[in-house]
Amino acid sequence: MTTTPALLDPAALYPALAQVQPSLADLQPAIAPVSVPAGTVLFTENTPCQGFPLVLAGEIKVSRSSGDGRSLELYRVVPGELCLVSSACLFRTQPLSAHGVTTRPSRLLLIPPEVFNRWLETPAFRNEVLGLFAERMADLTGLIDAVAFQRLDQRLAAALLGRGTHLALTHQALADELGTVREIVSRLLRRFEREGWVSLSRERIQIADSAALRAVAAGQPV
Amino acid sequence: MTTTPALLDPAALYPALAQVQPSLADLQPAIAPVSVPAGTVLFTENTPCQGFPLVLAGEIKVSRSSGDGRSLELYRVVPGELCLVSSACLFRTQPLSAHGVTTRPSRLLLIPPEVFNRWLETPAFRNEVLGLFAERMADLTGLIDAVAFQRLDQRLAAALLGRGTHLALTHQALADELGTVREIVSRLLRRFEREGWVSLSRERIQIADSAALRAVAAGQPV
DNA sequence: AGAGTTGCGTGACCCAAGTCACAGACTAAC
DNA sequence: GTTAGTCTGTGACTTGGGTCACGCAACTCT
Repeated sequence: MTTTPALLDPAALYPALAQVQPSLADLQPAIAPVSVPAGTVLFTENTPCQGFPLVLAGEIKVSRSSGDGRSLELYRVVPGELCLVSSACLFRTQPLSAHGVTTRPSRLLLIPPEVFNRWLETPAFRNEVLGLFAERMADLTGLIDAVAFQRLDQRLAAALLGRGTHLALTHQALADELGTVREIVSRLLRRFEREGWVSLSRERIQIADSAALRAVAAGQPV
Repeated sequence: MTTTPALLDPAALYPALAQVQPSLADLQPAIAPVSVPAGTVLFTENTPCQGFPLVLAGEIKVSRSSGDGRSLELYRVVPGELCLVSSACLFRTQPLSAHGVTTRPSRLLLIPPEVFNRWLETPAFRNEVLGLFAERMADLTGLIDAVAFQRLDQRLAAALLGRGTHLALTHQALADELGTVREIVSRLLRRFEREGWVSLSRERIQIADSAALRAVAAGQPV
């Protein structure tokens, strides 16, 4: 997949950026987009972040780990968004306890706090940021709900949907996304396969009956 | 408990409010604090909220319910804070899916969106709001962690701490806070009692050994 | 004092999920 | 090819937590 020029023009992704002062162009040499490969660790539990990362292309996966081997994905930051967990530690000095990793080659713009604060003077930008915060909060409360009240088969079914019919990922990756362990994911997927909803092979999951999966995700007995 | 005058002066609680334009005094008759009794439902999954509620006195409990009887507390809003879940639906038009109830007689200031947006022009106020968002996000990720990775006895022990030594609440209330059911809370409390960490009577829990509880909460084998 | 209501304790039982331990299957590296 | 590493399937077992069904104690309301 090639990134179109539009996707790399910050203003196209963040309309609010067109209005901010000082403008992106003014700051240009100082604040240039950086490209990083997939799997780059952008921040962790220990290393605080330097600035507000705007995602121009690619994707950041933000997750949290338990003491032992498990981890749970909190959300993903896609182009047009900015990573708020890391931002959070800039508003309040808190040890943010999550880590962020790019899931694919990505292009980011790192905004230093002073600039970010200036930009917040612009109502459009401000609204954008507050809107993102609101959206994230909704995401997180949704996740809390899922973890607290839903069974794993429901959550797994939900996790499989909306990514096309042909997913290329390992069971371990799914386990890390859901906050469980590999065996459970394997077992459930196997069950899904026996029901005829998916078909499995190494690092490959094909969705065969997305309607059924949606039903399971919704908690309806199939 | 009587509320001191200081607690009822908005500017004392929200230093940033002293600087906003139009000032609180200017808006006075229109935006007056309202007093509500304990147990008032401020917003629910269905009824969107009218404005940004600043808490002057009292406490709002924000929680989320599962389809069946269970519910789980997301966080509490205390004086000096403003309720962000409800705010969230004003930034993005989302059906916020949580409900807020006062846990005691409270005094609130309901800020209409237009006024709130004007106030955001003030850097101090803006920082305050963003800081609160950041703090909430941290709270929520902490809760996710707890629900996903901690056992109930740990969470219960944690829930008992930091409220004095003499709590007056029902097991059901604790269950709703933790997202579980009454029987489980009863069982665990009984165990805590047998260990000599608490003593129980009707609607009454006395902390006897907070150190032990802290250890349990931290997940250390006692 | 009797009757209804609310809160608590408890045992039997069930089930989703996690743990452990392996074995095979596929892939990449040499 | 052989070998080593990764990914997957699975069975046996444990366990935390939820469900059901009670009975009883403690308040409260007339």
